[in-house]
Amino acid sequence: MQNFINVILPIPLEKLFTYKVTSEQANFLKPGMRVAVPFGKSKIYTALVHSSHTTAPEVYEAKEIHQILDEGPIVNEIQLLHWQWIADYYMCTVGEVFRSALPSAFLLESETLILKNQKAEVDEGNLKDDEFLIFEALQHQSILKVHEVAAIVDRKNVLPILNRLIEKNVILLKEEIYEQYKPKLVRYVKLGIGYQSEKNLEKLLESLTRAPKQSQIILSLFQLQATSKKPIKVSELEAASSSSRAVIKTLIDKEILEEYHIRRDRVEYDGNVDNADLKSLNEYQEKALSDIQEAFKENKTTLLQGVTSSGKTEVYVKLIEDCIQTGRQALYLLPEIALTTQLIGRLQEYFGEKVSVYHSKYNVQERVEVWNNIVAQKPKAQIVIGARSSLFLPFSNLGLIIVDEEHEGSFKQFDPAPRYHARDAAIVLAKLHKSNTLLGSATPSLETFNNSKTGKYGYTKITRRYGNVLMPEMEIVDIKEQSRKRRMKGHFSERLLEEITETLEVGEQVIIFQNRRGYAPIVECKTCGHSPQCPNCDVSLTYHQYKKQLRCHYCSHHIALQESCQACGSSTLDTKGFGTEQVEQELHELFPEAKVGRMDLDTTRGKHGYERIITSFEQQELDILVGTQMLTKGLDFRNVNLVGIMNADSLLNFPDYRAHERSFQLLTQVAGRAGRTKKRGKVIIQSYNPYHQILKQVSTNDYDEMFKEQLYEREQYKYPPANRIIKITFKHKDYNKLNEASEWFSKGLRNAFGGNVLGPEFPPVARIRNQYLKHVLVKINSEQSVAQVKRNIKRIEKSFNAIAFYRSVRVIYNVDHI
DNA sequence: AGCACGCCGACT
DNA sequence: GTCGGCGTGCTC
Repeated sequence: MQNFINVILPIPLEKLFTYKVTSEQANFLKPGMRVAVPFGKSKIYTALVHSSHTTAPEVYEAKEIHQILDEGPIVNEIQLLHWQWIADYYMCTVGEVFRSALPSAFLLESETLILKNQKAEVDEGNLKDDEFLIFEALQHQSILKVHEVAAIVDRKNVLPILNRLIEKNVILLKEEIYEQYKPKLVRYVKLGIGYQSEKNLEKLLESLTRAPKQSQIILSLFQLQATSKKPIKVSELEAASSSSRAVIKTLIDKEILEEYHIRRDRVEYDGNVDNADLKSLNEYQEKALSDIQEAFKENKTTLLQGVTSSGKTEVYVKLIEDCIQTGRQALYLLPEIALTTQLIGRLQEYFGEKVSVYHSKYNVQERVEVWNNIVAQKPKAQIVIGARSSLFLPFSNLGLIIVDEEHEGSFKQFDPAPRYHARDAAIVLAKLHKSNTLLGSATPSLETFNNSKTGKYGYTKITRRYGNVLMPEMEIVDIKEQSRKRRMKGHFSERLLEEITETLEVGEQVIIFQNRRGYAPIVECKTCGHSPQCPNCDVSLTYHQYKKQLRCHYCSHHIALQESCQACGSSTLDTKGFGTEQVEQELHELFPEAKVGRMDLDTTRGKHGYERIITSFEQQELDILVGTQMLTKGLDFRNVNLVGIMNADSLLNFPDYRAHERSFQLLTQVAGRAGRTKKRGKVIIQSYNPYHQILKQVSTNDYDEMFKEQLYEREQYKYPPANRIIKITFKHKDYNKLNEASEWFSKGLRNAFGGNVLGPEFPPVARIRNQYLKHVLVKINSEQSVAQVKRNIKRIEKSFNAIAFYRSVRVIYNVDHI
């Protein structure tokens, strides 16, 4: 009897693959363990065991696995079910889900190594230039990687050259896989075995009289040992003895000291372990809490709608506490940009080391550790706070999932597949765990609010801000009128300037919101109208002043700023539109005394990117903070009393059915940054269109009205929540081929679904990285079976791919696109 | 998705 | 004539 396993491979192929294993391996392997398997001619992939069986495949010979990578499963059965749901619902393969679910350090791939053939006699004259370069490189460096070879000979495809070298017996190839994850080791020292007794030690110190630094180290080591029983780190000793590593090294070499390593977690909470007491809930929070608990009894997903700074977090904390009391795990999901040190710190105050954090600014090693802690069900992995990908962690008994800022579009993964919505996938995951889900937001998405209206979800709300602080006062300024009367200073209206001046005078802080980074989105020649475009994408280049560059925000192509027009040579260059950089500059000129900071993608790169800016604003080293939507999320600044919105129209006029909903959410959220403590805050919204419905609804904080109006429009035009949508993107570098192929595909769709197919249409940016794009939208009404529609689309794709000419056109599905 | 195989243009 | 481009098909 032969044993086989079916495995999931991290590639976009529908099927599972079968490999042969020995009976010992079969006994050892369980679903959810990783194995390294050969795939194709030379590749080795990390695969995940799905199931094992004894039926030999009929039409091919199964290969043997390369090796087993785990001691036990690192993925559990609930996860496998969840992956399958995601793959089905979001129209991708389980392999793709697998690929994005695991921290990349778990997914090792093989790398081809190039070694020199020691035995062979090489006739150098027999080698071509390229070949000789590689041969020479191997004399200095015994092992080369493929990409290094590519760098040496400066070309992409090096395999033909390597093959020739193999033929000439110059080199050998070796496939090697390696584990990327390395436990973090900390170096410790202790006295060498020979010196542990006091007598020997005295001798030692005597012998070191002529080496003062060395004896100093020995003495420091003693002091450290006396004060604490803990092992002594090399770094500690170095600091305590104020000497250098080199001296310690000498002592180690002399075997007077002995070094050893201890494996240590990178992700450790080194703060105050005493749990802070939970602030007691006010009556509104209490009411919300009991409503939620009531709905949870019926296992209903529940929406908590709480105005900005109403103290939703305290309610979450209470629920999390209840959950972990019962011994189950809790997951707290937040949009990436809301995962600030501020919030994490607050949770750690309550829960101490029971909290693990998981998001994209963590490096691969740290992520593996969080993963392993959860597999091992360590106490410190009881509560996980993280961004959307933390949904994929190996929870085995989740009791609660909180999705905070539920309305945030960034919960939907855009690229690559799986294009899942973390909120919806979380609800499914909760069902699989028979656990509860709480959605929280001040401005719920229409979908969620609708679900709570229809009774599908439970619902509760908090309408008061914590401490009874009033909602900020809103004022809409008509800048069309103002600029007609020439009363604008730069992009600022008189009203906004007045308010800024006043706020600064009383020593309070100001936030200015402009949802566009850079200096200006377009540079234009006044003489000929030419504006520099990106060579790879169909967009104008954005002017970034701080680097004197023109940059493309789609492909990051950049060139230095030109002094004169490239088309006509005149130096009448002008900018159109404005971004955060320009706002910052104008503020510097208008308020030379004030310290102005800027927070956008360009100033927050790196692991501690935003932390720096947030801290300096918090500590009032800055008076004014200019930023993009980054500053709308989860930030709690005590001393901010004025929020200015430079231009609400750019949001409102966004060409997208969600523009109005999103504007309402964004504006309400930014406004919520004002006056979070005692005093009532003030918000100034500048707009060319001051009578816009949405602005009115924002200023009166009338979510219900916005909902009613938007829902009506969505129903009229067959958009969610009444209908579902699937966006299909076609992508190819050949414009004509793309047109023809997308037409063919949509004709097929129209045959199947009639009028509910929109497009194909070019998006506003029709070419990105030299690839043309075209979109088709399929709308699914409530009478249709979603699953059936997806099957039909897949069927059409199959016939599409049967046409050779079309096959190279990429087809990308985006289910529930936002 | 990779990657090999196989067929056509631009250089020595 | 070769080298290297890209279209096509397969991967247990």
